[in-house]
Amino acid sequence: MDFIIEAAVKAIKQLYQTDVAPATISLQETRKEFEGQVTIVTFPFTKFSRKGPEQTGTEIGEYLKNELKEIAAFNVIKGFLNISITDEYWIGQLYNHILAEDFAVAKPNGQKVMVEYSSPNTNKPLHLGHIRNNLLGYSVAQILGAAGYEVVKANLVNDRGIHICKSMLAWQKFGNGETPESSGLKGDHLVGKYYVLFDKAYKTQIDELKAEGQSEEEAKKNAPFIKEAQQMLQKWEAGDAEVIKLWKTMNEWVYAGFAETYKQLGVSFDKYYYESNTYLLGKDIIEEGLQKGVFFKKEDGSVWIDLTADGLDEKLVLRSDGTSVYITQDLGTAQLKYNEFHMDKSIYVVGNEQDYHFKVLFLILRKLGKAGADGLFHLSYGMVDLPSGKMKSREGTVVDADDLMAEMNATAKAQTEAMGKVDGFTEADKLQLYHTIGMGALKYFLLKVDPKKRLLFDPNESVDFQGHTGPFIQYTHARIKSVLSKAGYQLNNKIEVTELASVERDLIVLLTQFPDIIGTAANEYSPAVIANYAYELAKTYNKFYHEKSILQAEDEISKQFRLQLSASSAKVISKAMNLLGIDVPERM
RNA sequence: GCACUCGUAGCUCAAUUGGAUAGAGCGUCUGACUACGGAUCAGAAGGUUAGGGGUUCGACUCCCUUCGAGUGCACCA
Repeated sequence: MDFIIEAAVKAIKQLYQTDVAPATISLQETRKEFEGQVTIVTFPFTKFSRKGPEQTGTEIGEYLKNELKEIAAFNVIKGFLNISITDEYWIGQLYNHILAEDFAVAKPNGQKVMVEYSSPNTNKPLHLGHIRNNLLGYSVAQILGAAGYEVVKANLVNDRGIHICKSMLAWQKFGNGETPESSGLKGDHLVGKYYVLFDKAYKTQIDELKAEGQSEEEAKKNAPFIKEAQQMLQKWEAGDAEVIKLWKTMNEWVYAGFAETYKQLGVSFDKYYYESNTYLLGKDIIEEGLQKGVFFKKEDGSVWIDLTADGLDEKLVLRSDGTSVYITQDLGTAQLKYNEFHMDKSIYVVGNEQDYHFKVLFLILRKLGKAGADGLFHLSYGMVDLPSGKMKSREGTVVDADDLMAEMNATAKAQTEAMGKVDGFTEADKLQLYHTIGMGALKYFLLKVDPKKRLLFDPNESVDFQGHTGPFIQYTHARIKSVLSKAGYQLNNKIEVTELASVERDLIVLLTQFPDIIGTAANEYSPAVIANYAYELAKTYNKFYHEKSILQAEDEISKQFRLQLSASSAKVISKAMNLLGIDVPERM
C-alpha cells in the first residue's frame, strides 16, 4: 500500500504546496460498514488546505483517482477518505504474491537475536505458569525467525542453590532410595515430591520451636532442617564428592522429566546454560564498573550502583564478603552470551515480578557501555492465577503442566469421538490428532491474550473448543483441505476472473496483510497479534465458504479461482498457527 | 510508604498505537440450503471503556486525581 501513501504525499504537495513526511499519512483498513478497502484520515491536512476535512478529502481523493489506475472509486465521510481499489489489483496480489512460494518468507535481515525462555528450577516439575512462559518464548522465537532474524533459543537452567538442596536433603532423609524406576514417577515429579516433603517437615520443626517459645523469625532460622540444607549447599560449593553425586543423580531425573514435558509442549532449545556454571560469573564486570566509575565501594567493601538519577534506588551488586548476588551473575551471564553469539538483540522471557530486576540489569549494562546493551528486552508477562488465588508449588496449589496437557488430550478425544469424525483413522493417527487438537486449544487459549495481562485460569471450566479458539481455526483448515482433495486440486495457472464478490475481496485483502502482521508481531514481541489475525482469517474464510459454493460454482473459472483462494487461505492459516507453535490437521 | 503494571458487555478477550456508531467469542434468545465437513454461518439482546477532571477537530488510548486488583522495593534467587 506504499504506493498510495507516496501518491498522497505528492497530492498534498501539488494541492497545498506543503511537504509532509510519509509517516504522517495514516493509512488504515476501512471499517466494514463503509465502501472501500483503505482509508486516509484527512484531519491532519486541514491546516495546510485551509479547507474543511470533507473538501480536503475530496480533493485528495480526486487527485489520487486521476493519478493511480489501481483506484476504482472513493468516497468521503467526515474526515475519512475511503478508497476502493480495483479488483484487478487484488487479483494480481493473489497471483503475484500470495500464491508465490516465497509469500511471507522474509529475507534474512542480517540480525541475530537470542530468546531466553523456560529457565526452570530443577527442584520441581513445571506448572501452568511455566507453560505460558514456554509457549510465549517459543512463539516469539518462531515469529522473529519469520521476520528475518537469525534466532538462538536459550534456556538458563537454575540447577543450584538452597532450594535444590532442600529436595536433596528430604530425599536423603525420607527417600529410602526411591528412584523414578522404582516408583514409576516421572523424574521431575519425584524430585518435586521431596521438595514438598521438605517444606512440610520444616514447618513442623518451626512449629515445635515456636511452642518452645522462639519467635517465628528465630524458629525459621534455627530449625535443624534449614541448617542442614545450608550445610549441604556449602558442601556443594566446596565440591564435596557425595553431595555432588546426589545432585547429579537427582538433576538427571529432573532433566529426563523436563525433556518429556518439552516434547509434549513442542518447544525446543538451541543452547542450554546452567547456573551451576554461571553463578560465579560477573565479578570481573564489577571490577570493570569500579574502574569506569559506574559502581562505587562502601567502607565495608560492598559494591553499589547509584541509580537515583534514573528514578531508581541504590542497588547492591557485590556483597561485602566479595560474593555475588543475583544481579552479579546476570551481568556475567549477559556477557557470556554476548561473547558467544554477538547477537544484536536479546529477549528475556520472564514473569513481571522481575520487572524491577531487569530494569536495573539493562540500565547497568548500558551505563557500562556494553555491546548489545541497546538490544536488550524483557518480555514481561503476567502471572497465571487460579480462582483460588496464586499458584504455590510448596503448598501444592498448582496446575501441573503434565496433568493439564493430559487433560486437554482427554477432552479433545471425548469431543472428537462424540462427533464421530475419526472413521478411517489408525490408532496412532487418533492419538496424534487428539494431541494436536488438545494442545491447539491450550496454546491458543494462552497465546491469544496480550502477554502483559495476567491470566485467570479456572481448571473446572475446561478450555473451549468452539468460537474464538484454536480448534475453530484448525477445523477451518481441515475443512478447506477436505474440499481441495475432493476437487483433486492442483495449483495451476492464473485464472481469468475479472470481478470479485465482496467476501472474496475481503479474503484477499486479509491475506495480503500477513507479511505486515508478522512484522508487527515481531516488533511487539506479541504472539497475540498473530493469534487474532489467524482467527480473523478463519472467520472470513468461513463466511466466504457459506456464501459461495466452491465445487458447485457457477462456472469452471469461478470454481478454479475459489479453489486457489481456498488453498491460499489454508496455507496462510497453517503458517500463522505454526508461528504460535500450533499444528493444523488435514482432517479432524 | 515509594515504584511499576492492570481495570473495556454477566464471563474470556479485541480495538490498526490519538480516528468513524468501542468489536469478537462463550453464555442467553431466534433462525440456516435434505451438510462442497454444523467444532460452521446469519441475526437479537447485552457498554456512562472503574469514577471525576484536563489536553484537542477527535480520547479506551495522552496528562492529573480518586478508587480497586496485582507485583516489586533483601548483603534471597
